[in-house]
Amino acid sequence: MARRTLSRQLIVATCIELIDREGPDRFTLRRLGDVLGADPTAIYRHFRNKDELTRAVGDEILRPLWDDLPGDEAGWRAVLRELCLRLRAAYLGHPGLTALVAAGPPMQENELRLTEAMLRQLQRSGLAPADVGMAYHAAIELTLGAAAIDGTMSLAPVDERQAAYRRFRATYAALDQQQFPASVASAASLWVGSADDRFAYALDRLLDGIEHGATAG
Amino acid sequence: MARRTLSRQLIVATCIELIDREGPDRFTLRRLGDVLGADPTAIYRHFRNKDELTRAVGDEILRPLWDDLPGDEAGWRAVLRELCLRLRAAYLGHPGLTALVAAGPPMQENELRLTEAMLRQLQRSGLAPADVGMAYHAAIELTLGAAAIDGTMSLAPVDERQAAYRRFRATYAALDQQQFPASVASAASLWVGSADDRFAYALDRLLDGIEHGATAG
DNA sequence: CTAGCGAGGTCAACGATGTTGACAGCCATG
DNA sequence: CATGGCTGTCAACATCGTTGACCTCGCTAG
Repeated sequence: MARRTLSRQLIVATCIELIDREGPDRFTLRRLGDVLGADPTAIYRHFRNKDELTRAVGDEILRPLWDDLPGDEAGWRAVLRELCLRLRAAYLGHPGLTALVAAGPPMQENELRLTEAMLRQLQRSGLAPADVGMAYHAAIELTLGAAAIDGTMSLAPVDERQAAYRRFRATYAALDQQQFPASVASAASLWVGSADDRFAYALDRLLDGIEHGATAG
Repeated sequence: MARRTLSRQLIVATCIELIDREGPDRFTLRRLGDVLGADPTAIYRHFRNKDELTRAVGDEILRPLWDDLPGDEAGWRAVLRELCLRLRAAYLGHPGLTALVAAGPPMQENELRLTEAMLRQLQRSGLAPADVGMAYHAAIELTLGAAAIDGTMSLAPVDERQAAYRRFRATYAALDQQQFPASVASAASLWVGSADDRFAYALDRLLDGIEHGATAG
């Protein structure tokens, strides 16, 4: 029974479904073969190796990034902010995918579209051309970095995560007052709110700095 | 010939040496056993599993962070900046270690010291207590995120890396003008300079935003 | 002094993973 | 109808982290 139905599209879609359902640890070629109803090695007819497959999955996840994106009339900063929020959310919506974030410069379809969209907004900001590039890198590093860091935690269910945060705060509050005075003092304001809130704060401060540099520099 | 000389310290030091010399891919328990001149499974007498060992290595790398650190008289922003630069450099100095960055809140010796030092400076900044926590998370996310992203690239030797950057710029400059006008326009200012420069720019903009929020909010 | 106990090293083995090479069937093209 | 490339299948390999059984040394209790 030869299932001729395999294709890059189908494989990638199945990957996402599999990772969402069973977690990134089960993202294995053999398990993927099971779900596809095909021999695991058939995948090698469509992707050079697992790394190429993983990158294709990483790009596919960016597809919904463009739905109902605010137009330029919203202002460059608002659109750029929205793009960054969505980029991080796209990865965090499929936890475990974040591990593949670091794979070098964007070269795939949606990656290129995203780069284009971000650069477009930054060029409208009035920044010097050289600063446009730097600001792009800054926004990308913060966003992808935050996604990578938050990604591991976001594998746990919400209540468990909040319990973990509570535990961290308690641990910090209980540190030796002599040795870690600042940590004890700030314990109550560490890991508060959601990771989304914390990222939004960081992104807003970065955009503050970029915008300020644009008007004052 | 029983080599009774194994210890946590020795194992961790050997890990770092091994990773520096042969790259993160060879960071394997069997290879580590070879270098140690002991059976690989002997490591399990000192660490529960590879994950615990890896985290110990990640903490050990932070040890030189405190050498000749500028004092408080340099100003909170300068010290905080230096800490972030050093934190990223510590990981990038041992490429491949960056993969283990995301392992949740700091709980080990040097991690705790770093958190204390950063919070201490932020408390001196005049930020509201709640903002101290948020600013700490923002700085950490940017710094570790940048380390994770730059880490994969920094495995390649310098000249090869620069050649890769040149290739990226050329690729972007050669994109379809109709579809990617902003990318073509900014191609010359993407991936310019060193990753260190780009990170310093991002960090300075973030600190701009944090400081501005402190004085204006 | 010695019996024994436990920490720490060794050995063989297990299950899982990514990947490869040889083979087999389907389809389109001559 | 023949043939040659896609594509799926199968068996196998090298590695990896990890475990359980064994052994051996050095220290301490009696």
